[in-house]
Amino acid sequence: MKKHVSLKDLANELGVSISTVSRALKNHPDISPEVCDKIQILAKERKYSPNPLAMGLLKRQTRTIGVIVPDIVTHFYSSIINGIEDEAEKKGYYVVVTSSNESYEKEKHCIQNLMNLRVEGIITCISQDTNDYSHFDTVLENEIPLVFFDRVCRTSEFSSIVVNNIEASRQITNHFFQTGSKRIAHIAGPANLNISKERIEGYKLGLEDCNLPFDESLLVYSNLDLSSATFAAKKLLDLPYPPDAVFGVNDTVVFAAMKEIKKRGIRIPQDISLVGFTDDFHASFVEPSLTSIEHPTYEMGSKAAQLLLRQLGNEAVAAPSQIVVNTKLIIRESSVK
Amino acid sequence: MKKHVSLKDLANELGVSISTVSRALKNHPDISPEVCDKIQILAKERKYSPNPLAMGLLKRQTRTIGVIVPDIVTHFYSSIINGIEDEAEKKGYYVVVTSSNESYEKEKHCIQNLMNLRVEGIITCISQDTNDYSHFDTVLENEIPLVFFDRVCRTSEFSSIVVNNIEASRQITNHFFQTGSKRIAHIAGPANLNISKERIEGYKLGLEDCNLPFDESLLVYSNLDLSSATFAAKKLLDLPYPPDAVFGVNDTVVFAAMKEIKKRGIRIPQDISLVGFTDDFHASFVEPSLTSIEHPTYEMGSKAAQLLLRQLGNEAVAAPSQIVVNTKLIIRESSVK
DNA sequence: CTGAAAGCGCTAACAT
DNA sequence: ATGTTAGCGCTTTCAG
Repeated sequence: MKKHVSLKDLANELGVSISTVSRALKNHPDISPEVCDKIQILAKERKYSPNPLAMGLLKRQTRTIGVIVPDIVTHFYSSIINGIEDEAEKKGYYVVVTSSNESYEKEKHCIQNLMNLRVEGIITCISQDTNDYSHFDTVLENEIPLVFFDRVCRTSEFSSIVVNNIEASRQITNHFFQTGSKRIAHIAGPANLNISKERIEGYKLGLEDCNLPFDESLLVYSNLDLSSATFAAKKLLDLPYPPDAVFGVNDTVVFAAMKEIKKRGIRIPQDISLVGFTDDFHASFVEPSLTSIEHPTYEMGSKAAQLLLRQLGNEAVAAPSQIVVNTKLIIRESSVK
Repeated sequence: MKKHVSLKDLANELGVSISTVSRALKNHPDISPEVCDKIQILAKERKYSPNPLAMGLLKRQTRTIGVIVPDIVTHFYSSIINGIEDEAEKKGYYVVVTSSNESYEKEKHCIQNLMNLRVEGIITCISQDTNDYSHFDTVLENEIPLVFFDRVCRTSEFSSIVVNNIEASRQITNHFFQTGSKRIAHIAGPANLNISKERIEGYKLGLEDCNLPFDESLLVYSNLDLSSATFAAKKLLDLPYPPDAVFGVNDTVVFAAMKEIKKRGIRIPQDISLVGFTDDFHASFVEPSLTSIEHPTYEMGSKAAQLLLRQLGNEAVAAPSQIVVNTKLIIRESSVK
C-alpha cells in the first residue's frame, strides 16, 4: 500500500508551510488567490484527500456508525441496512455492519468491538437470545447515541423505531375471522422479545374482537429458525382439533409451517389459512402466495439512521424518542378461502 | 460522546509517564512487575482500549477492508458478505460494506469513498452497468489489494474468485436434455459481464454435447431485475415455436420467468422445464421448487477475504491469483418432467 | 527500569 | 498573507 499524499507533501513540493496548504484547501480568505489556486491545482493533480484518521484523532470523531443485526442474510435486515447506509452516506458517514447471529454472547462482543472502533453511534436490533440488557450500560456510560429497531429494550433510555405490532396482529386475526376461520392459531417468537409479546397481545385482542375464545393450545412458541418453526407447526397440526388458520411471528416461521402443511397434504387456504409477518421479498413467489404484513423496511432503516444522526448533531443529549411505523396487510392467496 | 480514556489519563492518574503505561500494557520486559500490574489493573478498571485512530495514524493502517456489492439485499451478496465478515473479524479487521446499486457511477463513487477512508483492501463484484474498468486504476496506483468475486475484470491485474460458470451451464443443458427437453432456451445477463458470457458458452457447449442445434431465437438477453427478466421471458414464450426448457443467468431472472409462465397457464415442468442459477434461499419454497445451481456463497466470501488478507500480510506484492469454486446442480421439481 | 522527545496528518490559535 | 506551535493518542528510539 503506497503512502497517500499528505499536506506536508504538497507543502514541501511548493515550498510553503503546511498550514498555508491546509487553509488554501478550505478557501480561507487570508490566503492570496494565486497561492490558493496553485495549491488547489496541485492537490487535485496529486489526488490529495484528507486522512480521516488524522481528522478523526483531532476532532475526536470517526464519522462512522455501527450496526448490529441478528443476521445479515435475511431480507428484512439487509433491506434495513440498505436504508441506513443510504442515509448515512448522504451525511458523509460510514457504516460498519456486524452480525450477532442471534447470539447474546456475539451481540455483547459486537457492542464492545464497535465501541473500541470509536463509532459515533449504534443502530441495532437485539438478538433472539438476549435476555439481559446490561451490556448496553457501556453505551450509555460513554454517551454513544443508540437506536433500537424492531426488537427493542430499555426504551426509556434509548430511542427506538418499531412497527405497530399489536394493531397488525389484531388485523390479521380479524382478517382470518372475516375469511371464515374459527380456530386461529399463532406461532409466537421467543417470549423475551417485545415483538413476540406484542404480536401475542394483538392476537388476543383480535380474538376478543371476533368473540372467539382464547385457546392455549393454539398459541405455540418457536425460535426464529426453520427447524424450531417446523417443530412448532407440527405441534399445531398434531392437535386433536387442529387450527384452520395460522399466522407466525415472521415469514421464516410461516414458510416452515407451509412446508409442513403441504407435506401432510393439507390444503392452503381451504383447510388452513396462512398469514406471514414481515413480507419477505419472496412471499409472492411461494405457492400459494403468502398473505403477510408488509414492513417498510427501507424506510425503517433510513428513519433509524435519521434519528441517530440527529442525535449526533445535537450536542444536547436529546430525550429518547420512539417512532412507531405502520405496516400494511397484503392479502394474497394463502388466506382467502 | 464522552472522551475515551487514553494512556495519558492512566499515566496522570498513576504519576508515571505515558511510555511506561504503553509498555506495561504490552508486557514489555523492562517494566517492573509491580508497576506493570498496577497499570494493567487500572487500565482494566477504566476500560482502556487503544484508540484505533491513533494507532492507524501511526502505523498507517486502518485494519478496515471495503466491500462493494451490486446490491445488499440479494441473498447471494448478503451471504457472501457474511463470509467476508466472519473471516475479517477473525483477523481483527473491520468491514465497511457499500452498494453500487448495479450502477457504474455509484461504483466509481464507492471506490473513491473507500480509498478516501483508507481501507487496506477491497473486495468487490462489478455492477451490471460497468463497461469501463479504468476506475480501478486508482486502486492499482495506490497498491491497494483488491479481490473480485463472481463478476470480474482485469483478471491479470487483480485476484478473483469465480464459479465454474461454463461447466455449470453445460451441466444444466445436459440435464434438460436428459429429462426430455429439446428446445432449450437461455435468458442471459448483460453481455458485458463475464458471468453472462461464460454461461452462454456453457449453454452452447451443452447443446453440442446433446447434438442440439443452436437456435438464436432461444437465447435472449436481460438485465438482472424482475421487469427486464419478465420482458425477456415474454419474448421466449411468444415465439412461434416456444422453448420446452429455460434456464436463466440467475434465480431472480428465473423467478420472473416462472411468474410469467404460470400466468399463461403453462405447466412447469410438464410444458416447460425451469432451472435457476445461484440457488437463492427461497428456491425450495417456490412451487414447483426450483432446480438450481448452488453457489457456495459463504465460502466464496470467506475465501475472498482470505485471499485479500493474505495479500495484506505479505509485503511483497503477490501475483494475482484466480480461484474457481465448484457449484452443484440441485435437482428439484421444476426440471423433472 | 523509566522518562523525554519525535512523529504519524491535521487544525487552530498564536505569532510575525 | 503566511509561518510556527501545540496537541489529538499512540509507539518507538534515545537518554538517563
